[in-house]
Amino acid sequence: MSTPARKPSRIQTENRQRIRDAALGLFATHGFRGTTLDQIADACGMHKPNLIYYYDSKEAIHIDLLNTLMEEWLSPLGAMNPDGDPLEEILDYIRRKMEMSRLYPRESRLFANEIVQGAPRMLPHLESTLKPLFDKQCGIITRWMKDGKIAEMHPAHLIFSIWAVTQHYADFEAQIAVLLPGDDKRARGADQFVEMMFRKVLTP
Amino acid sequence: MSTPARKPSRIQTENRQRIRDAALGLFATHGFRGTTLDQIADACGMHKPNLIYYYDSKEAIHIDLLNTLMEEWLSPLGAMNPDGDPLEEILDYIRRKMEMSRLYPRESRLFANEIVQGAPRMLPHLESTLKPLFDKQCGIITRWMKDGKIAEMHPAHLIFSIWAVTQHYADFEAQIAVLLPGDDKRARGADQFVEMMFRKVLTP
DNA sequence: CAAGTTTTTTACCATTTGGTAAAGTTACGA
DNA sequence: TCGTAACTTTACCAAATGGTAAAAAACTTG
Repeated sequence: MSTPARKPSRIQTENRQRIRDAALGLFATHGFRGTTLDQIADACGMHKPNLIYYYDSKEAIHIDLLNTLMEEWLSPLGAMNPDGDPLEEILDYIRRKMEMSRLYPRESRLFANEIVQGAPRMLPHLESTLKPLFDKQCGIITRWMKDGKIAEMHPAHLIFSIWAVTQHYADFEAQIAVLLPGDDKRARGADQFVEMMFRKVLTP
Repeated sequence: MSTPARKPSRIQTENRQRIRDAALGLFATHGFRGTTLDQIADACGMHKPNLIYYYDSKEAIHIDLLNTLMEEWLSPLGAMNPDGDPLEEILDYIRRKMEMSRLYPRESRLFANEIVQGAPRMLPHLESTLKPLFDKQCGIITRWMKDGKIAEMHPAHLIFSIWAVTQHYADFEAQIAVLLPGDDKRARGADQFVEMMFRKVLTP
């Protein structure tokens, strides 16, 4: 708001991206308070004051990451098609969430950190952006159930359980790696299990 | 190891407990690095150097909490009786986990924080204590499946999904509170949903 | 290529933080 | 009740940390 919002230069775009990329990994594993500006600077090969040149503060980096994340994170939920085949729509959503857990574990953990800590910077965003979408998709699922296409159950808890199971593979990877060691087919096994599980749950 | 391990006095027992109780809540929501000794001292009405009198360092408090937690956290898993009714044994375990999520959310979040951050202080403990128990219980579950008492599936992923769903209600409470606001029967709804879900999954 | 603008670097600062030293106070057994 | 050990408080410190000032370097554009 303070700057007259000139179009960012190529260098600005690039360096902001470098900063975000470095900060994402660090915030995801050490949390906001557990990450220092020096660590971020190190991780992206820049000097600390240079970070502040691109972002007003450490918090500004964190907020930018959360905002960017929110959109990408929600898009699969919104992609459920009310006119598609109910079971396949939900299973597709689950498959996409499993894929995201595998491809973007840092994003999943950043989000987990934020929520576990009471969502200090994201609560308004959850209210204004997630809540309406969530309610809408709950409505769609309820319709599918009323029509007898899938088994009847509380749609909100269904979604919670999908989030819980899919994100667990990213967020608790350290534990899973200990308990299923050296399993190079872990991802396939997880995919198959989760699909089987929700197919059973949803089949009327 | 440094102290000759005399039996702790009443005051010692009490004050260590006070410290642990205050630190648990803070570590659970702000993480290890996000919590300061001053905050802990404040929360339990003591002075900072007094904490160090009872614990060698901030890390010592954290480690003590994790060690205490580990035992309580695992006991329900070990309580599954190989000679009981398989479906009811697993459902009982799930009910106990849901109860713990409700009664001890701080413990759940402390654990979540530690694992999300790669379990820096708990990995050895996971290897030495959790892994053997986990493998044993996977064996019991496999036997039940072979005997046709419950549906066949990968036992490890079954346990993961139980952990994921039950702990989600504690760890992501901030999000759930936004999405299911003012629902004073949320706990009952969650219990019913989870029981229904795993009953379907496990029924052959 | 010169002038101005953007970007990077060096040196620095105030505050916070984990932890210590040591004096003061309280509890407790002989 | 007296002496000692256990406990608490005050005053402090060195390192780490978020951030600033300003000069130096690099880039852009007329």
